Amino acid sequence: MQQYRTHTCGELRKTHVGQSVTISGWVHRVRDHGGVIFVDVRDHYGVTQVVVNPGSACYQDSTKWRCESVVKFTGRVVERIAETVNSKLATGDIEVVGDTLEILSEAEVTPFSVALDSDCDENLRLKYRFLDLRREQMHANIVLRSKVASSVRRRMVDLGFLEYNTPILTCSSPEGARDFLVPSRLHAGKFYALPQAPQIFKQLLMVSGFDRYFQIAPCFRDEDARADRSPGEFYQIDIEMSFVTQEEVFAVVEKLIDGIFSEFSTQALTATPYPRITYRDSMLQYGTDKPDLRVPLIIQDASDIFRETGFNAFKQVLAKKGVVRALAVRNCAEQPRSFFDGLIAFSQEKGGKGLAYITWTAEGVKSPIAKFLTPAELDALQKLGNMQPGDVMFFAADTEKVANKVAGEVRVRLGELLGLKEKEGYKFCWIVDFPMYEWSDEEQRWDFSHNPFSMPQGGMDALLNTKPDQICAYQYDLVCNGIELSSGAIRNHRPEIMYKAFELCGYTQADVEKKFGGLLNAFRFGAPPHGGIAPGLDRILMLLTNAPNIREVIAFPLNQNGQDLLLGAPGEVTEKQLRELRIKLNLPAAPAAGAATGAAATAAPAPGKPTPGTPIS
RNA sequence: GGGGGCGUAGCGCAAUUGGUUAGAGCACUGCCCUGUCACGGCAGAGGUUGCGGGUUCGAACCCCGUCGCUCCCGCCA
Repeated sequence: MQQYRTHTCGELRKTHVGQSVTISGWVHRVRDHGGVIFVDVRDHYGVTQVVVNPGSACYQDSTKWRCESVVKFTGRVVERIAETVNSKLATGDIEVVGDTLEILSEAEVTPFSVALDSDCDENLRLKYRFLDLRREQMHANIVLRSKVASSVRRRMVDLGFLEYNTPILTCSSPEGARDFLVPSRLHAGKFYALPQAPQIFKQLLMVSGFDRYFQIAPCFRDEDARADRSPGEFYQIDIEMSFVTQEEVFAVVEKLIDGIFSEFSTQALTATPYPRITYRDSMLQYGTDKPDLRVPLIIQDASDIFRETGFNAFKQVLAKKGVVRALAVRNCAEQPRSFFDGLIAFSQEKGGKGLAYITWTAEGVKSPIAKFLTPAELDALQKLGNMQPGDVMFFAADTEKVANKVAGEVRVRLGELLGLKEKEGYKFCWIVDFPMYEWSDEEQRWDFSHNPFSMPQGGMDALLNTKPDQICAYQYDLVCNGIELSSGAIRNHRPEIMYKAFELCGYTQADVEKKFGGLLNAFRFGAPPHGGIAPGLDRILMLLTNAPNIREVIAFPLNQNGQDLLLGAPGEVTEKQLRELRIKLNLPAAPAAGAATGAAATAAPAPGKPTPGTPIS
């Protein structure tokens, strides 16, 4: 016999009328009418109304109830009369007439309301995450996360993949993000690192002959947080496949992603196969490598039109090898002056110098810059954007990098302001043909623009005979609604091509050996061509729940400063623990205890003389 | 490390833009109420306006510093 419940709080229906039941849960709300009292009892499954009548055994305890206390009621299920049915509640056709009550756990007054799903300070929510997670939206997010993870596993297995575990304690990786380090006790002075991703291990699994790998893998990176970037740790649906081309990876991911989004969303989806957009086209047409295709506007290059221009602002930009990007927008001429001023301010916020624009009207063109332009230039612009009366063309002129960014940001902004952006739906695309290298002004050498493990398109021949900036990699991103969902590559499994690829960035064979010796050694004993990808689970959930930030889909996230406010991580450790690890702390001197704040200036160390023990920051 | 925004009761907010004793709602405490479902009504308690300094006859409001939060840049192969 069940001690705590015969039914859950989401279970009872008309069919149960007449039964004696026991339910347990949290006190969600209480409506005390002086005589009859209504108590909403909530658990994971739902809410059920319990009616407490004067004279019943449970009535006398009623003054002790408080929201979020855990209670157990026994009672009888009765049908509600038509006037009192609550259609907002799944159990609203019935109610439980309370007989006995047991308070299983008394709650203190909560710092915020669980029943009322209203905003409150996020750090307060994180400190009391167990309360926050009781709330409807958060509870649903975490349930969805579990269902999506299960579905991913089922779908991957159906696609012929097996899930493998890879180490959490591994070694520091020479490239990429900052590592989290774990000191070794057995090897004093040496450190493990938490994996930024199981990259090398999944490649080793391919070399080990396992063919199709996946893992819902935790990844650890010690980098600053963003709204869509969890500090510290996040999860990837890590995938690797042997004997495949890029298109075969795409086919698997499209099946997975289309399946997941179809299963968990009713919104419109991009039909598979998703559009492939080259990196070069994306940078030109959308100003970014993660385009939001919900906005129908396309950026065009207008540099050639202004080669001989007398308009100084553009002339100077082009003379310095900059570019002029144009954005043609229909039916925008009627917008008030403040609309255009706002856009100019917006573009300046994003790093632009300004934002020129030309309006086409029935009487001709109207623009602050029209007087600097020749009829031939205006004519060419009209043709470029097929400009009709009522249309406006915006210009971003700057270095290619800045012009792309500004035009890209203005493109999305215009889409939102003019209501052109689709309100619903998921727009997927592949960004392909990423450049293998980019010139680093800082270091005065070529650098990998993405993953050094990627296979250059054209292989060794390309490395030997093509200018580095012309070489593309088999490197690809999956993008949805302007969010980078996933990044992957066909890997470079040939040691000699690996050496050559690194050589272009100034690394010797010995350097490569030192950095990636483990992987390279494996490649010497028969490595299959292989490639993979790693969709971000947290970001998929953000899209499915329309969450404003990534912490909304993680049960116990660190806050933006990388702290766990519930348990207090990171925390101090004992002297004994440090001694065992042979670690001596070297912290900046704490301010003298009890020092009057007013005397701080005199107590501070003389400028230019760092306090001994201050770490170099 | 840098920039923007924010900081008022336990919570989410207001305070006519520098003017008397900083307000109402939810929550809390007490009382009333027998069909509510965000129940309702009466009363009460609850504040160093993040902290420190300054300007002023007068500061929640203006200035400087500082701390915290948040979004962004850097960073994230």
